[in-house]
Amino acid sequence: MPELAEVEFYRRRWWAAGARQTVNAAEANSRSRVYRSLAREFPGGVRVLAKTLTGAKLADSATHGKQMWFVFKTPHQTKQFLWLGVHLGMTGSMHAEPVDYLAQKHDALILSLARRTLVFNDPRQFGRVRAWRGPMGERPPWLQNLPNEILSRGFTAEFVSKVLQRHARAPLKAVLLNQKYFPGIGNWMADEILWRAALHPALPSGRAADLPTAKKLHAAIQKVAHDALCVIAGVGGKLPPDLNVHIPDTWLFNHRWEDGGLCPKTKKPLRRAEIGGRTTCWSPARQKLLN
DNA sequence: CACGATGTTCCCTG
DNA sequence: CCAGGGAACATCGT
Repeated sequence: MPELAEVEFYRRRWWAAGARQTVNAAEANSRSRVYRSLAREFPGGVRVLAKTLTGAKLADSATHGKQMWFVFKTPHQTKQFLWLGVHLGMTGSMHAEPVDYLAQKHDALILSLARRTLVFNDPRQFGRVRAWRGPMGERPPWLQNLPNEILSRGFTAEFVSKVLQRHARAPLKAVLLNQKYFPGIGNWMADEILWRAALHPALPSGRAADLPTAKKLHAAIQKVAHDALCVIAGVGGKLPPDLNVHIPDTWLFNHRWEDGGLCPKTKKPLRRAEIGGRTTCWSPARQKLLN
């Protein structure tokens, strides 16, 4: 499920339940593929991770695009902190459960706190857990040299134009999904953005690289990201109880999932096809390939 | 039974 | 080396 806003939702859910709390017990299912790269990056692998988390106190957390991380203060080593990175892949989810929670089938990580149990579950195991230990002020290698977040000042229409030029022959849809440039944008957000900007998902990016068009795309990217964070993650307000939040019918979102949908703006039929390797939905009446 | 799924990475080709 | 396309990864639900 997870794109920008869903990732932030899950981070807030763990943070709301676990901020400044101590981990009494940590259970990591080492058979889960989400730990496939852990041993390479964190000496001792899953075993040492669980041991290090035990007794640690959750001190900080953040997201960047589809990545999120939690920083723990470890006891007895005042200057040492543990970074726990979580990527949710395609089916990852995070929960705050009662203390008597019983482990479920695809639980990869379970942290027992005094009043709640934090759970990371991922059936398809395309997600990933990473870890790193070091002093506060330093950062794990996998959090260095990150691209500008799409809602940051550094993310400009000029940058969008450059990216579209560089990948001139790739369809817009494929370029928007590239996390190197647009961290956090996933399949439904890309469709929502292109629909808002009235750009055809199969349009070769080079033909949208002129500054006026790049500006239009840039504005749609920021608008969709901002609105999604408010509605789905409750940013600026209360954390929603789950992801079953009401999405306005004025978005493409509610109409894109199956054949037969109607464009909320034109009321004409939507189309669905594979573009850029992913199922894509667009409004032919609004998003023209030739102009 | 077959198909597809809100993601990333690796491999191949041009 | 670069850009782009396709398969692979693993499981569940329609």
